[in-house]
Amino acid sequence: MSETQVRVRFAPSPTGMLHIGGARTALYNWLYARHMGGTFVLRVEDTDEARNTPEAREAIFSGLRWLGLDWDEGPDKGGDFGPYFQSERKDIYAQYLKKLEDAGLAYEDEGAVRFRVPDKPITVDDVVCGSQTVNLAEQGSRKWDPEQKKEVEANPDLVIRRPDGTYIFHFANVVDDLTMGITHVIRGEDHLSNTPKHMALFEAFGATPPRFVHIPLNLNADGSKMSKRDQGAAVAEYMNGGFLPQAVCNYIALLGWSSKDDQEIFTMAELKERFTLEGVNRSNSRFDFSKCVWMNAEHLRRLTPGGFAELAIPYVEKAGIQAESEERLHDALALVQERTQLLTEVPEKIGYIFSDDYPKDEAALSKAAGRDGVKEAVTAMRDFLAKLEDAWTGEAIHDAIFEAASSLGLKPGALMFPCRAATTGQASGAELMPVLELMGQKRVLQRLDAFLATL
RNA sequence: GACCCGUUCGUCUAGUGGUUAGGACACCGCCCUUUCACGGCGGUAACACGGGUUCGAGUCCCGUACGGGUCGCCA
Repeated sequence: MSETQVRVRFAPSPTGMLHIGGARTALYNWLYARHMGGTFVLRVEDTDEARNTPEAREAIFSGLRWLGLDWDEGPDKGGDFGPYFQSERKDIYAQYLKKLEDAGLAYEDEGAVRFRVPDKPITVDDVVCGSQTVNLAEQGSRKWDPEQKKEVEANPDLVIRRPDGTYIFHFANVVDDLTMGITHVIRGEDHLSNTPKHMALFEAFGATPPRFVHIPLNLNADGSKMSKRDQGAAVAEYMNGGFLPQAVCNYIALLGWSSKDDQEIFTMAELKERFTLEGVNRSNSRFDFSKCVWMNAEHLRRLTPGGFAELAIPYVEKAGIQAESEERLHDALALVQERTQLLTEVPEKIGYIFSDDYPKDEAALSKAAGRDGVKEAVTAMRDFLAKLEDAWTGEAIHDAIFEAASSLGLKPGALMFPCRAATTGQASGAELMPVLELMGQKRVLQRLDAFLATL
């Protein structure tokens, strides 16, 4: 097996936060590399010095790390094909520019340098989109002027270096892919129409181009182009919004790729194992935030209780919730794990157990207060619970409530809603008996009394 | 405007000439349950349109419409 090793890359430009679309492109590259036992390269395309910021660079790195997309070569990691910042590769670009000049394929134009585009059909055979043929010289001889709303004469030859000596994306990109030995260029479909230019450049260097794999774009729920301000656009939103990275990867993997069977929940390991280029779609998809949230809940449920607690505790601490003991906190978290969609919901779901400062749903309280015989029912419940003294266990609480109900000739169910509303301030929540047990007798009686006082 | 890509339930998708067009999210109903959730069962809901080819078309071809992309000394 001397198949050429797969080498793919993610090449972000550090001009803003990591976008979910960029994250998906990175994910597909990473998955393909891992699936094929290849190499995933991270290259930072920072040729536009005016727009680059260190914050943006860090945001991209941290976003990728959070998602679990580790790179084999790249900035801060090194590798045999560095440097991995385009800003540090100027000598290489100069060298490749010279090759073009020596071959008579580059010329100066008002201080810039242009690449002489070939006047012949170029065929791109895209792995996803199929093949298409264009003639760059012909097509580029006219361009659309959005102001005049008409086509005007144009120089089809590509500018590859600006008068200030910096290089244009198309050129740097191709030289890097060539010198870094990239075998598959997996990128957004917005680059499909640029690909013939890139092919022409590869050819000018006498090189075999990599395989091109253009993946469909992700749009907003309404079909518009996703931009920075849209819900779900920034990876940071997920990092801070109670999402699990594996859930986000799972969701975005499915936006444009399918395993071809009915499985929807995948671990990262399964994704690596199952991901193939053949499974990539041709059509754009819309981002469905609610399905993403659902998927997060699915991954949350699959966590061990300990794993869930570990991830939830930072949110609990941040909300200032103090549990009497770690054990009790773990017990409380175990109660809410299966009903949590986002980790950010955890504090509000357990807050009333440990603190008297918790939100109250007035509608639920007045609904409970308005029930027939509620006063007698809650009073009876209160008295039976008060008798428990030291025997404050789930079982004893259960028995006390059932006894209270039968003493009034009621079904236990009739007591549950008023009890929940009175003690938690909510209409719904985790299983009530264990909640009462964790809350402690004192707190439960206090709240029942406070509720009775309002009747 | 030119060129390129695309179009199956509201959304994500399966489907590669013969299917009651399948699954998932969302939504609705029922069941389970002390409530909610989970789970289970069921329901509403799709082949953009028009022509071909074919015994037969969601699947192949052409056109139209719609959506997206490219046409930068941005990436």
